[in-house]
Amino acid sequence: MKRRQSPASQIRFCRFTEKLSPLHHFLQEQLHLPLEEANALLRHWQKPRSLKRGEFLTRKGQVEQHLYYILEGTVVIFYDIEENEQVVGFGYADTLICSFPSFIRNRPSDYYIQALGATELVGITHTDFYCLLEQHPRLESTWRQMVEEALLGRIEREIDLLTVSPRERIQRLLNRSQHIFQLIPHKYIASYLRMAPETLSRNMK
Amino acid sequence: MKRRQSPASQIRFCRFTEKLSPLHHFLQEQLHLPLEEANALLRHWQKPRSLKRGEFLTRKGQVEQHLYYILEGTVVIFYDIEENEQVVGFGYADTLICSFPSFIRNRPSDYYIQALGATELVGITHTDFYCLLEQHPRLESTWRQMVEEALLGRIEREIDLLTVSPRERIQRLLNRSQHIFQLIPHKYIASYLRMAPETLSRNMK
DNA sequence: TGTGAATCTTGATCGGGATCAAGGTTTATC
DNA sequence: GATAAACCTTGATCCCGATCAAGATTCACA
Repeated sequence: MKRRQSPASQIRFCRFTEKLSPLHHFLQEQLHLPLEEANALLRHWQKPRSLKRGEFLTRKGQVEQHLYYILEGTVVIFYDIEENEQVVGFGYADTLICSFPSFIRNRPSDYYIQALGATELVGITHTDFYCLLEQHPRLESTWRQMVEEALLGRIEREIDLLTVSPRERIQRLLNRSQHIFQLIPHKYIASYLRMAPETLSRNMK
Repeated sequence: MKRRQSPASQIRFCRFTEKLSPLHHFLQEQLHLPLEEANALLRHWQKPRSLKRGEFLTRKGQVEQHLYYILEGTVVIFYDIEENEQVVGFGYADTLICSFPSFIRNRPSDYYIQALGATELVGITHTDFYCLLEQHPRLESTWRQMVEEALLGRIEREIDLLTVSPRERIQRLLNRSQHIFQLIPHKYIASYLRMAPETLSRNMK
């Protein structure tokens, strides 16, 4: 109400909701969330957050307070194991991202999430999100289906990792997500595929 | 109703419900399912199925029609990749098991599930189960939490598989599930850990 | 409980991917 | 657009885990 009286705030408000329109589209078209639930969710999404290249969205030890939707840019998810970084995933525009184990369990994260370029995202807090789940059965149902899909994705990923030959591991990823080879520096992809950057390079032709 | 008239059927009925008592306990204590939902579920669980050592519960190509609860015995889950078998998991007494991707998506399974010894299980059909989810929000909520946990387990497993040294992969599994080293022939565990049986043997002392 | 099959162990050899190193190319930032 | 930094490629070497083989042990089932 009050913000409507100030032209400046109104502009902010408009720009904010305008930026959320991809998210609105995502909730309705990708997740098939009914309009009522989509709107309920949208009201709790917080204003955009910007990251420069190299900045961290989440660090090991932090409790993941948000579920993020990426408006623009790419991020990498990794953990460190004996001085090395092991990449476990990527995020790019029009996808949801967070340190899921930390977000789901509300415990400190083992993962880092780092921007690979200028990145813009919006987030909803753990508290808000799980409250909404309780209030909206259809949202709970949709989230359950999303987690089911995530589980199936992890099972697919397990087969990728169990494939012995590096060449085949590359091929499987190419078949499934060719676009990330254009989006993301190959050294991160190599780590993700459990191989040295040199091995990826030698097997890409 | 009718079965009550026959003493023989009544005995069968009694033995059946008696066998389900571990499942009842599992639903209430492990899954924290309220009594009403636990009972609703129990009514749809089908009579015990027995497998001999080596028999298949599920084969590649079959659509997984059931979610199973293991009363007794152990099973191994694997898929075949170029004439080889790759183990991806195990099931043992007092756990739920099935080819999850097939069960969730209602599509042909990529996995085999095979009994490693005499095994007894009960199952609920995909149709019954997902109907119940729609009817009981608290069941949906519990299932959502279970799938969340399964997802977290898969993420943990991913770190296991990404660990470079075979010795450490063994150690991680020992820390988490020492009991399976007593339950299950080591050649299956070796496959599960992405290494040759000889490598497992050489690194167990 | 006896008998064959399955499993586990130990040894020897081999190969593929990691590592180290150096040069060339692309990309970020001012 | 200049400059440095990050990234990719190619070559040479090495090491660890796979593979093959044979013997010992345990286990399944009659």
